[in-house]
Amino acid sequence: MNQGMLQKAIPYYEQVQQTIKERIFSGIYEPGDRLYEVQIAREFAISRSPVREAIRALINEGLLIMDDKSQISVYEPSLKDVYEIYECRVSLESTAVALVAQKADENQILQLEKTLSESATAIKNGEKEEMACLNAKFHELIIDFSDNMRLKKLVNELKSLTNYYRFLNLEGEDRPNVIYRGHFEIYQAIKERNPEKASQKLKEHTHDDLENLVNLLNHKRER
Amino acid sequence: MNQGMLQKAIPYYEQVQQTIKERIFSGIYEPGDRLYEVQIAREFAISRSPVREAIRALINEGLLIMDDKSQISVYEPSLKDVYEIYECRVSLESTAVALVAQKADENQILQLEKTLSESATAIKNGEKEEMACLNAKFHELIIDFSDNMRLKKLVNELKSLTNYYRFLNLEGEDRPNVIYRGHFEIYQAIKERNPEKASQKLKEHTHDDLENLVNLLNHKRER
DNA sequence: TTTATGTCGCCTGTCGACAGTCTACATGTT
DNA sequence: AACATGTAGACTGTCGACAGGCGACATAAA
Repeated sequence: MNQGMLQKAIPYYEQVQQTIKERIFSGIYEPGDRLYEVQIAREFAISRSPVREAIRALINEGLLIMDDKSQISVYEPSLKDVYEIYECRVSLESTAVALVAQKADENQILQLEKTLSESATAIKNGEKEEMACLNAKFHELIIDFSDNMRLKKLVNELKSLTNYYRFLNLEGEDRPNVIYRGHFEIYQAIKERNPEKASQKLKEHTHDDLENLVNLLNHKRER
Repeated sequence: MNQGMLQKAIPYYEQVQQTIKERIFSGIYEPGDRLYEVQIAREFAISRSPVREAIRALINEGLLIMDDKSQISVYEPSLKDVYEIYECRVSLESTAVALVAQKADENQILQLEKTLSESATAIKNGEKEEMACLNAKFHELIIDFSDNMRLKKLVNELKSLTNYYRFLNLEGEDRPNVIYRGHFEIYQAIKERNPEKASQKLKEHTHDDLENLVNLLNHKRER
């Protein structure tokens, strides 16, 4: 590997950014937790500059927020935020799927099919981890095939903001099958080269997800 | 004003970020121009830290880009980029206008109407500056009325990326009237409370804009 | 003239330091 | 006890300094 080329050293600020992001996703840092430049700098035994830079980048991504007193904490989406984020995601993803229905090649459609059938297997075997992974892959493939880098970046950023709730997606009434059917309908519409239908099905499917999530959140709050 | 409250001093990094952004929009910095931390720091007689922070923020917004050698330059969208950006914008704005058609109140619809009629006057009087301003306001009102902060932020960022070409929007065959008609149709659909139609009309309208822009860019390139 | 090597200056990544602000706690006052 | 004042510590915003990488130019070698 590397073809004789040397890699540029990964600067601290990038490594720190990545690490903090992983900690947020993995739950080491939870929504609302405060973060301190000095503390993180001490932990990694580096100066504040690269840490500060990493934090600023994550603020711009929306994963961290800064209040009016410059205090940094992990983003905790309000219910309104969740709705807003989903609205944006549905908008962009439905556009993506319409594009895919127009211009996907046979190979790409096969990849979608393969992911779907693997999903079916995972459901049969009750493999939760695998199911979540394959569902995510289905969405990712669609975004990839839309061949719009900017759209991909936007969707990924939006997704990362509700990442904290991703476990909940498979919780709820018969979710695995509901999700599978949703994806299958989308796949069919793509195969039929019907952009409007694909778009519509994706909207319905994502709307299911949102409704399920909000239900679970309300339940949680009541308890 | 200020209700006896003091404003927090605006930190350098924010002022610099704003200033650089304005310089990009106003053409003082042109696409492709290289920027240097030290040079800007010297100019404002401050240290590199806040300048660096401002630059990083603008990189995250997409207005500046950093190559593999950490060289900073003003973003210069390729044709492919322009298409990608427009696809994202159409997606989000059409979602916004659908939302507006559903939930705008009478007052908001009146504001749209007022902007439109002012547009008509500006066209009659041939006031180019005013026309551009009112057209922008029409779009902005729609985004505002959609009541989705995140969507608003995303659209604004996308717009800023093609800001360099904004002058061109009024150039071309009978553009002022074409634009006005497009906006009017969108307004009608909103007033009819017809989200699908509003969404569709906005897509057509923005597609006109894109086509016009691409035509002009190709013309320019040929010359 | 062309190619290789050395040197210089510019620019970014990182560091440690200082100043100003805010919080929390402590001390003093009524 | 309630309130005002003082003080210490913790953080952020900013600064100036250094080192390492890269390109440009110059000089030496072929």
